[in-house]
Amino acid sequence: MNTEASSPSATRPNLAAVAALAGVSASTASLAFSGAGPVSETTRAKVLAAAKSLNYAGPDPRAQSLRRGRSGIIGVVIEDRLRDAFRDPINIAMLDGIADELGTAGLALLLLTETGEAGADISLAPMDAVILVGCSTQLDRSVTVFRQRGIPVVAIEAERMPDVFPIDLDNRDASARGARHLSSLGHTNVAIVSLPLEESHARGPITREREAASSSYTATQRSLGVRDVFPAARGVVSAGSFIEEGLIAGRALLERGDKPTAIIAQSDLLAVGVIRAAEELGIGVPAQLSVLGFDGVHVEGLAPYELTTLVQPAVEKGSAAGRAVIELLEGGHPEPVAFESELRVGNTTGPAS
Amino acid sequence: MNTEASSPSATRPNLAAVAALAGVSASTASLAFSGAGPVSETTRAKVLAAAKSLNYAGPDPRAQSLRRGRSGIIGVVIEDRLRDAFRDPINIAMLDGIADELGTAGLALLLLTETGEAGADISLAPMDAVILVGCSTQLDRSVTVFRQRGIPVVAIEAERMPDVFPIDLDNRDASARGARHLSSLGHTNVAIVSLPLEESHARGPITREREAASSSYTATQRSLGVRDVFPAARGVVSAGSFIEEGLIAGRALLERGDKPTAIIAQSDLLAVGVIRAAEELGIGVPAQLSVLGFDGVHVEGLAPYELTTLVQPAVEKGSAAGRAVIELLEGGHPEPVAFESELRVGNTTGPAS
DNA sequence: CTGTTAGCGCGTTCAC
DNA sequence: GTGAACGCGCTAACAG
Repeated sequence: MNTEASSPSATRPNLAAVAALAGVSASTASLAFSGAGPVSETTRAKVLAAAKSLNYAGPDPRAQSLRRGRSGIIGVVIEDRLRDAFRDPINIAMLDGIADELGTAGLALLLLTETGEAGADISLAPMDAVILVGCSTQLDRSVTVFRQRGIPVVAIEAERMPDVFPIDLDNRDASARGARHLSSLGHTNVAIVSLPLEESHARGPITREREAASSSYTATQRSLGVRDVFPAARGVVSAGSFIEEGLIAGRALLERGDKPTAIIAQSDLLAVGVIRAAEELGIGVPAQLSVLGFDGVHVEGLAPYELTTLVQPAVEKGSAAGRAVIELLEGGHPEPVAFESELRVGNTTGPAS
Repeated sequence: MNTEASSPSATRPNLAAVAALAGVSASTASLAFSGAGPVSETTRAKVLAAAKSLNYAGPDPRAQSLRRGRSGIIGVVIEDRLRDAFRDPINIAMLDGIADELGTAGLALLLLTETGEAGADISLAPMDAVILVGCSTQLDRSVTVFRQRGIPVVAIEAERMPDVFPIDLDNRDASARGARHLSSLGHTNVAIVSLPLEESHARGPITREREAASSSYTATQRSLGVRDVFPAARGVVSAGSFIEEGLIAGRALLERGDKPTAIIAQSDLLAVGVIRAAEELGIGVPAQLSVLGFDGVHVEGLAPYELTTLVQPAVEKGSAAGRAVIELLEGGHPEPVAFESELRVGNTTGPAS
């Protein structure tokens, strides 16, 4: 491997060098490249020729960033490890929405995770704005830094914070709607399978203490929505939005004596796991157990089931975040955005037995 | 939303301002922040106090980038749209390997796609190095730019290019090994389901012309490996590594008169689709049709099948790329890396009928 | 249309 | 330990 330049001169050419060779001033050369100002064709040609002969690849983005005060980079902060976050298609859909919008605007997407010492890095990168997705309140400190720097922050499904632009989802209302669907089918003994509540992703029963200390806004809101209808609903916390976790949680709820007649899972993947657990234990769905999901993603191999779930507009959530970032960068004051989920009734919920 | 500073002064504080308030020189203040040089505790405290009172959030990353000639940002170029690329778990695994290694080194990951005009952006971001993953030769132009800039380029599974550090996978050998497995089972009528060959992701039969013009190194190599064993193997090209595409391709191959007794899919997702197609058509797997995959990822809902496939070390591929980038940035000259896949025999391949 | 003049905000020599 | 000066590479103002 020869990464170094093969030319004898060790230093890379800069705009000044190109300008000198072309016999023009640096600012003229700059204009020739950016095309931002009036430059004669002949001058531009001279500059480009000089650039080619010096092997100059164009203005240095780092210097441009400093001078313009913009790097063209938008940070996207994901809570989990990548491999965890991307295992749930809902996150990919959202990210796709973001990427689409940013790409169109010529902005690049910096993928950041909220892991440990990365908290240091998080404020170290030259970003113009930040999108927090489903992030914990752990980020308070980082948000403070962004605010000080004057970097706009957009948060998807997060607690309201001052100077943080919100993209909301009706997690609570939608969950309540789903719960009412079950209620109308006659269910009263309902259990919840919750998304992780803490950064530790610990499993176990949902308790008041854990809920109070929860750092997951989405999980908490969805539980609250269920309790609006079933105040006494109990539940377990999963270690992540995976099918296997739903399986584990489902077993925990269905192997005991006081079996629920309906389980409300906080994601489709969890719901699928719950269905697997029921199959395993010989419990018929929906005859003996109704299962409700959340998200409305397509899960492979679920046939012949068609999951009853709350369909959320994931891609739109992402693109709304992207648009908000762009508008904020342009100095605009966009209106907060709130999305609604829709109950889609499949064949995994039925009358209470 | 109030993104602007609430303080009366419109300009953000800089290091000089902090230094002035603390009554020290700018260089001393710089050292106080970076901790790179000897500064007395009292001086540092003064500087930090001044910073706090001015609401100074620390050195500007953009200026640091320029001064140090490093931005701490590594570009990762993905061929497809995000939503396509991340639909295949193999890509997520690899990305996770990359992110892990970069994160540990304090580097951030800039996600770039190869779509249309993004080609312009691709060289515009302040990156220290680039990782190309499974990218087409379309990138030649960009690679040229990177080379001129002296930006190290690492390519995962790409054609060899000068000054591009390769991370290879034994696509051809592994495919040949898989083909021999089928050959040893007595198969002679074998068909291929290929990954997309062109950027257009067009479906259709594999032809000499298309293969010659192919921009997908991985697809081409895997086909070549099969032909090393079955020189006459025919096949179809899919529009992406998805289950539905495997289904479409499987139908195309199995609905005609001259049915193959074995199908070699170039990814596990495609293989699963092929199995679905067989089920649909009442063709027993592996009794009447053997199916071979590639990747070794876990696919939900495949039971009772256990796919015969070539298991590749995806995460390791990613982390190797990360490590290579880091070493190159440190001026090192790492050895090229090549990974091997392993044939894992499941129950989707059997004797030719 | 082009040149001149100033910085952007910081880190790094050197001296003291 | 600390300060003074310089320059990273570029671009936004103004002149002409």
